[in-house]
Amino acid sequence: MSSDAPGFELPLRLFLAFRVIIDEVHAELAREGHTDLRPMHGFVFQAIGTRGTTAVELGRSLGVSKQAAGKMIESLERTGYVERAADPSDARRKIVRLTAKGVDFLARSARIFDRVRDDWVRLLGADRVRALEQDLRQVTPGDPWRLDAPGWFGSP
Amino acid sequence: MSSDAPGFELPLRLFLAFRVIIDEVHAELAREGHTDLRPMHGFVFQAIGTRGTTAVELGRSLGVSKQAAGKMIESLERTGYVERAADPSDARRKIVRLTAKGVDFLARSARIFDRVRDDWVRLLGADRVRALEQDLRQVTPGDPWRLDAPGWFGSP
DNA sequence: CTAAGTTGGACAATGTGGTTGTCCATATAG
DNA sequence: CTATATGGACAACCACATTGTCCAACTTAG
Repeated sequence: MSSDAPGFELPLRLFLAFRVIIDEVHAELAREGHTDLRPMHGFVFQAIGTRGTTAVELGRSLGVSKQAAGKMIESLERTGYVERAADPSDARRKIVRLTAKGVDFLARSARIFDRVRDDWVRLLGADRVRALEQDLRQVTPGDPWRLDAPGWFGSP
Repeated sequence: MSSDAPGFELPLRLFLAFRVIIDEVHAELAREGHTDLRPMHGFVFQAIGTRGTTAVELGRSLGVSKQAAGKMIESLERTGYVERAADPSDARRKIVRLTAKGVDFLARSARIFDRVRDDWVRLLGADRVRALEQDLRQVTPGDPWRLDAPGWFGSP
């Protein structure tokens, strides 16, 4: 009843495949001029989206504390990818919005993600990639966000 | 020429699927008594293996600095999962070997990994899982090790 | 055999990114 | 109006990785 492949190969390959994509996107983004961001930022930007967000909200959708989200926003503000503005309808909230530079990054990364997927289609065939996505959707939670990636490695 | 699914969904799902497996294994391991280890340790133990290793070697295979590997070993030693012994043939080297507790952990985690894979087989079908593995093998580097997982998130 | 270079390991300093806790101002419910 | 909840900032702290340095022990050249 056991498996042909050892069970630990699957998660390993999943992670490696993830890395391959992210590294590729990250490298290409660097080539296109966005050198001051780290691999994960592509997702952070996707999470911020073009409509803007707040620190608390971003923290929630990323699965980290609002403080951590705040720090990330601060750093992105320093590098000019986002800007904060007061919310006219709620004096407590500060809306975080992508700058032109941020939008450019988001657009480029989206395009590169698509391009990498096309590479996979060329390599594996469109049906296999579609099947892959479908299978993965079945075993992962519906809500694609919430990477919950924070302190994920390390000892007690 | 573009895709049905947005390109960023694929890496997202890959990562989520990875997390689902790791979280499941981690939770089950905790249920079985190994509460003092973190999610990634399953892989670390696989990398140490039953034959033992050294700090430098472990660092290499995990893709982190030897110091980082050393610290991890130190912490695993403190929690009783590994032990260090002098290498009789080279007085510089200290061989890191799993203790009985470490071997137990490794065996259990291997078993649970298999069990989770079986769950997937039940859910998706054996052929799909095999296809999944095969496809992933094709897009990932041959050497399964080298997670290179260290400081992977964060800002400049 | 010795001198030069390489390798394994330890120690220290540092940086980043996350956490919790606290506090304040503003909104919202009763 | 008062009580509670929420968004955000600030501070202290912690875990984990990094680089740099140093030393002891092995290896190779001469």
